[in-house]
Amino acid sequence: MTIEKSRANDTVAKTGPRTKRRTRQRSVIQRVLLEANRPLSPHDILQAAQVKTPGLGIATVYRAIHTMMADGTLVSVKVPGEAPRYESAGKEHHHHFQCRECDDVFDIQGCPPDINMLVPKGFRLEGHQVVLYGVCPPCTGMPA
Amino acid sequence: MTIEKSRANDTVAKTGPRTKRRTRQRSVIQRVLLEANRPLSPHDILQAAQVKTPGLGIATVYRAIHTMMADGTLVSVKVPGEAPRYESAGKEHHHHFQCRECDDVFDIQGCPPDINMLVPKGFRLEGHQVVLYGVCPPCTGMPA
DNA sequence: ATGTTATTAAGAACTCAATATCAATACAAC
DNA sequence: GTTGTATTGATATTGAGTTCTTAATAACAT
Repeated sequence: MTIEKSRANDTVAKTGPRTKRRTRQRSVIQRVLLEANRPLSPHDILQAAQVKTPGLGIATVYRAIHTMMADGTLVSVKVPGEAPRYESAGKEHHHHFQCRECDDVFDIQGCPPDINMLVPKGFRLEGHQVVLYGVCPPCTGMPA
Repeated sequence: MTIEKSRANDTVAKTGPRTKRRTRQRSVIQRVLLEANRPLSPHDILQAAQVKTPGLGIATVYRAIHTMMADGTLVSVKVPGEAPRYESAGKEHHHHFQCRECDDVFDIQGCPPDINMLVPKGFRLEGHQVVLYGVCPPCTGMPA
């Protein structure tokens, strides 16, 4: 005769902690992302947030990114050949510009019309992404 | 009194071998890339080439890619969030379509007009890249 | 055919971003 | 304040992709 130990979580999807805490680190990271007007890499976030929170670790940045992605408050921006960057969600459909000097990525509004004309017969179009390349204002020599 | 041994390569950039040999492996890899009508990943290339050359190693594929990139006969195609693919150089300006089912990348001809209209003031535009997403003909159920 | 040396296959080692581990800390409910 | 536990920082580990190392093989000039 066997006695089965009750394990409530046997087949239950892993749930997060019961309570969610507001910490200095997360607040600062959130602020950095909200105030940035362009997609930031995890390292960018770390650097900016460390100004306000010295000692901040990269793992905490990744953890915050996950939390905010799950929240739906953050979206990832993938530029060809680059690790993902992140920007706050909710912006309207837009595309990106990457500077060949500093590698920074900027939002650009607008969208090329008539994308559909490019789609060959037999393909079903569901989305698109445009990346512009060039030099950003600071790197062209413009002061600010 | 010291006699200095002449070492011609002291400060000379590393040059390749004096002669370049035509091997079965390289021939097959070149053929695979020329006959593909779409960008291939190193692993794609390996798989296709191994049909003709069993035992082919992945390192050889990478070496061939380097050689052909240096030749100028191959160009890399980078799709967001993906490792580089490669296609033969010399095609006219075009863009790419990635299938969300099979992840394969296809060439699409044409280019959205009036890209310049998207560029904000202060930015210098030097290039662009368009990636379309959707489902390719085979994955929509079409036989071939 | 022979010698020189470029090229190969196999697997170890590397790079870089991202994740896991774990003791110490700090938030929040009491 | 005390307690429970979520969160943190430091660092080890992972994983995918790519490169290096080495002895063996094979291309090509002679």
